[in-house]
Amino acid sequence: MEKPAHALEGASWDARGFYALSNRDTGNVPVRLFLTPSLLGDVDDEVYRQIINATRFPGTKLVVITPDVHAGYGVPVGSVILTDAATGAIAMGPVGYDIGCGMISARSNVPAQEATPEKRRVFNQAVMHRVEMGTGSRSRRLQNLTKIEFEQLVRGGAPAFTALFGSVFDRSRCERNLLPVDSEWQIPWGEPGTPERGINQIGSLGAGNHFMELQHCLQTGTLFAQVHTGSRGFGHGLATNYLRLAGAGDLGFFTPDSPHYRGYVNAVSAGANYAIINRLVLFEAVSEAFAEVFSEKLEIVYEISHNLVQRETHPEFGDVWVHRKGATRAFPAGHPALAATPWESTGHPILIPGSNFDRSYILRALPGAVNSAFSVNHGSGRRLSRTWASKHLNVRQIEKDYRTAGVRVNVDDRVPIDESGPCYKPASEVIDCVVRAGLAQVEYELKPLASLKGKD
DNA sequence: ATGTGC
Repeated sequence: MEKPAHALEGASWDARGFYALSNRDTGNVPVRLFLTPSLLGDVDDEVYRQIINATRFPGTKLVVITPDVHAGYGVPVGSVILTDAATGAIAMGPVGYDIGCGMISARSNVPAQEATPEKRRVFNQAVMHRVEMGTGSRSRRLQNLTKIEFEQLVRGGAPAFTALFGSVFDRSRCERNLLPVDSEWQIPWGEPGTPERGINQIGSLGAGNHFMELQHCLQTGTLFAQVHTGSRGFGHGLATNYLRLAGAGDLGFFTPDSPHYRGYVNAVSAGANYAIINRLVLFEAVSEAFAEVFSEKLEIVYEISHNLVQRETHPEFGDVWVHRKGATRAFPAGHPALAATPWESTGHPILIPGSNFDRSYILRALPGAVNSAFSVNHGSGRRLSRTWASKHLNVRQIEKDYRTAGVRVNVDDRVPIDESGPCYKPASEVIDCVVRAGLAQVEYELKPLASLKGKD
């Protein structure tokens, strides 16, 4: 029997640097796929179905697919969906359950050679002393918050955190440090999603692909550190609640005439504020641990979310909601939204983690990013399913590989197998793809030295 | 991602 035609054979190469798809399946909505021929061939039926799902929200103007694309809930992880802000939908699946999930990256002047294998372990120990990791992990630094204090934080973002706890950090080095929440909006306490879980979790890592990492920057020869985490049980509870209110499974959405439209906009802001504060609390803990071991402070490079919907003006598509699900904003120099920020003439840093056995990257957007709705990938992209990896990968061999490479994991060097290097595509492949498409250029390459991961 | 599943 003949092999059925690949669903994306109808995609045509566009000289601007992407595969273009627009047909009956997409309802003539343009889809731009930033993939190499090999990555295009890897798109399976499930991801194709989810790409089609992504075109079906009311008022969708464009769908962008990033090279780390893989199946998500309803729509792919690694997708960007632009909907008309005046009349179109705002959708939950295209943000995901981990509202505001993202990265913070920091640098130092400490020569990487100072991080001996023993010091890497001591650093991990110092971080683990300060931060709880894994499913259900709770805060060690913000204990016994009252509901009033918690509400002040998620309504007031990073400035409220500073006001309440006197933390000092350079908030100009954040994508957003406060997303506005309407005072009339009420947090859906007690609803089935139980967002109250989040109260005791603000300042904890979580599980899955979340991590903290000590890195060697190849360009500066110095130590860097990174944190990847999100909105924990709080964002999950909000997403669950609004998906339930929409009553359409993973593909639920609200249009401006819905009574829940503003509610979900507010929920995204509150979830994002939580995630930003969570990253800053963890960064402070990592920074303290770093100072203890390396006698120097870390300096924030940037903080950015890759699961968010934000209102943006696009030169071609106008006033739109930009849903980025596992996709990173990429504003180049001169983008109007960067006016009067430190990034006005350079573009903002783009933080792209690799696996804990592979490189992470910091990029800068180029003018060509207009073609991808100012977005790039958010990671390497999963290659092996968690269940397949847990069943088939050789744990002993992988732990030996980590020891040989000098990557220390937690304090016991036990590698979470469904998060190990082989589970992810090579980072260089997805980075080459966005570089060749003219979306961004590489600023820093970061090699993992010490990795902190929670357990499911 | 998630007090992860009938």
